[in-house]
Amino acid sequence: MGKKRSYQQYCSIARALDIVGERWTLLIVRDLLGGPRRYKDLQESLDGIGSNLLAARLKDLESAGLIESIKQPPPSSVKSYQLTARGRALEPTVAALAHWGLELLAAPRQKDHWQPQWNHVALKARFNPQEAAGLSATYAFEIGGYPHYAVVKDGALANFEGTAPNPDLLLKASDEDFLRVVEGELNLKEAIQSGLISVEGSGESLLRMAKVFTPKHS
Amino acid sequence: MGKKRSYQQYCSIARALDIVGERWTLLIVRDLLGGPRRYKDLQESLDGIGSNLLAARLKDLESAGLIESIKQPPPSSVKSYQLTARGRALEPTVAALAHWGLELLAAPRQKDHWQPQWNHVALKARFNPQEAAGLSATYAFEIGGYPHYAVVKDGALANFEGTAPNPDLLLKASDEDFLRVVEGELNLKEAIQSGLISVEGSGESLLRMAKVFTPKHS
DNA sequence: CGGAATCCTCTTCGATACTG
DNA sequence: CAGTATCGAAGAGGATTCCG
Repeated sequence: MGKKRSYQQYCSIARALDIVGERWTLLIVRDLLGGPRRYKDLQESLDGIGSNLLAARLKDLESAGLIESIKQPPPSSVKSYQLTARGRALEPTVAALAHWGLELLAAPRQKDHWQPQWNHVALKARFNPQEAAGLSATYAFEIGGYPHYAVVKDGALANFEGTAPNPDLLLKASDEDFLRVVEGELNLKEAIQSGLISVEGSGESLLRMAKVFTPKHS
Repeated sequence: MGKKRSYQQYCSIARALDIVGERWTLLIVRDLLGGPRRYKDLQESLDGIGSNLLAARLKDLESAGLIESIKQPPPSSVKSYQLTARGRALEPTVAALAHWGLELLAAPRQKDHWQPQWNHVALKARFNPQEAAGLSATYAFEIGGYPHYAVVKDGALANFEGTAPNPDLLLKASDEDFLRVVEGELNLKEAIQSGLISVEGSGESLLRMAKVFTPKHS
């Protein structure tokens, strides 16, 4: 942890990569963009990361000022990690990367790991500002038992964990069924008609949502 | 090169990082965003990269469809690498990263390597669209003998190598003096008055350029 | 001479086991 | 649950050599 490898270049990209360019680091940031996470949460989400690596990365990120650890007061008293403002400032970078990577999802997922929390970045990456122009709406999801929602307003998108107050749409599905729709293996309409995916809200809202989360040039 | 390590996550960020997340890769992309480069050019710019690594990265990038190698017809007959459309699509990601990394440049550069071509990404990262609103201008540079220019139009910025046709401003400096100004160690006005940096163009243009390339929140 | 492949050493990664 | 410790495997760095 102490002595770090550096590109030794006077360039903002190189210096940025000196901090977030190591293996797993940006994926940790991705997870923390969804909110505070415990060590265990990260370890589960980042399937295959060595425990020593996760600890080292967290230490590095903390000393670089991107994250901080917080303890809830007793009796809950759990330790969590969360992004600092500096860490959250990586959101545009992560979003840009996610957008670039979208078409790589066309390749079959096979045995790839997946977490419902990642739907946050997926929504961000797929968000189409043109389609969202002039729209104010709240789209709620409950994928694999994980409730979260997206608020579209003023052409921008904000995501939240938990149950939405007054959603225009609420979509419930299992991990597997949801992914099959995302992959294109299963048609959304059919999935709804066959009851695999449940939807509360108008058909109009559903249609609009589909458009809002259809990325441009793709 | 053949068998690759993968995060095995069904997430566009993870899949993107499977391709561009390895050491040096995004720096190669940074260099190629400036235009086609030869093996030797990259090797010089990416100070410290192993010859085997550079070759391996280029091969991986090529098979991933991000770059292609081109040969000029004889007699020049040199082999160069250039980005494909898919590779150029990384520009927003690289720009976002560069923008995030800007404030890391505050740390002294010490013995850090530097190449005048990197001014392209620096300009992109520092570009302030608000200040550029309604402006049409061409700003030319010749840093360390490397001529390049930035065209601001319709609130957007485009960079080019070579000599600008009708620049509103032409700024010439050595690597070292230019960096001292960028670092803040040397004041631009003083550098001009003392003749270290030469400027052709109106003082008005100079002022406007300074504003256009002053990043927001910084 | 530029564009790599080879070799060797060193660091980092990955996986598991272990501890406060 | 939150990390350390450990160790074989893979990757990085640097020099040298090979090929055209």
